[in-house]
Amino acid sequence: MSYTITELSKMFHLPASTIRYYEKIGLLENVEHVNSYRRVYDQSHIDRLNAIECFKKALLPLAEIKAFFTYEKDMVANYEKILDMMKTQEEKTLETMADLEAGLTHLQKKIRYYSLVNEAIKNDSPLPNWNDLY
Amino acid sequence: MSYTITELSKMFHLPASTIRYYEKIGLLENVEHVNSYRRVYDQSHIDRLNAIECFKKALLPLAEIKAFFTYEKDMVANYEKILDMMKTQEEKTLETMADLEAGLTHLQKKIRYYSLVNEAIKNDSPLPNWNDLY
DNA sequence: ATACAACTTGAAGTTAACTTTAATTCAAGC
DNA sequence: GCTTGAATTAAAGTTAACTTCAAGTTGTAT
Repeated sequence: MSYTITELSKMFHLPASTIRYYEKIGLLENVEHVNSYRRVYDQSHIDRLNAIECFKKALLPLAEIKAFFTYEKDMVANYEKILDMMKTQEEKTLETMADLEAGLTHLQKKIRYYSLVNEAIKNDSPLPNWNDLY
Repeated sequence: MSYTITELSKMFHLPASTIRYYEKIGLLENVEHVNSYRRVYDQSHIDRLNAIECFKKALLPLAEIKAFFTYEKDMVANYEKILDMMKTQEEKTLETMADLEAGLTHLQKKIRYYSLVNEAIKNDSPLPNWNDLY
């Protein structure tokens, strides 16, 4: 089965320009151009894009993702590098998650405070004091 | 108590240039320059920087953080906008956390797989098959 | 045969959040 | 008075990941 760039674009909610860009920087490889013109994709590109999306969610920079695909071509020679990369990234992701959680807590405190401000104003009662709450 | 830019820089692990930059874009306000030269900071700036760090952890763009501080100056007039902003951001943060978790799972699968590859190579046994695992 | 929509290209532009640079300014120690 | 060193400025540069643009190509419908 083969696909056009528009089909991939819809499948992955990525603008066509981004898909071309990924090819340009070497993230997508072996893209045939039918009649040496329009791009044609196959299952391998879908798999690749799925992998890219996963790594992007884990916040890997595109350059790292590209490196991974390169290493993966010779797994036996590079499994240590890959393992290293993944473990480093795992730690970074965990750190980011911890930061996000701290940030979320801060946001939720603000939300609670300003909800009370809201109520106070509607009831014409005195404004709450941040320091009384936290 | 008053502080130099170098002291703040150390306190917050931020380069002095970043602290100057925050002032330039209006995130830090009312910074006195002693003898109209060197910057002098006080507790209010430390509080402000702490707040900035919290919001940054929640991934608020600096422009939003600045807007928050502006709104906060007239809480009674702006509590609705603030509440709105915080709730929107809370959702975004939760989404990002979900993405991160998905990404983390993907990473951990890769780590598991390449650990098995590692073992297989060390034991001269056949390489594991990704599809057998997942 | 022509118009049209979808696709192509390389190059330049965009955005956020900084960072770097080069030239200048004080204040303090010798 | 002179040197040194930490701070200052405005402006330009950086990075990642795209996006936009202008000009050109192709297959299909009229």
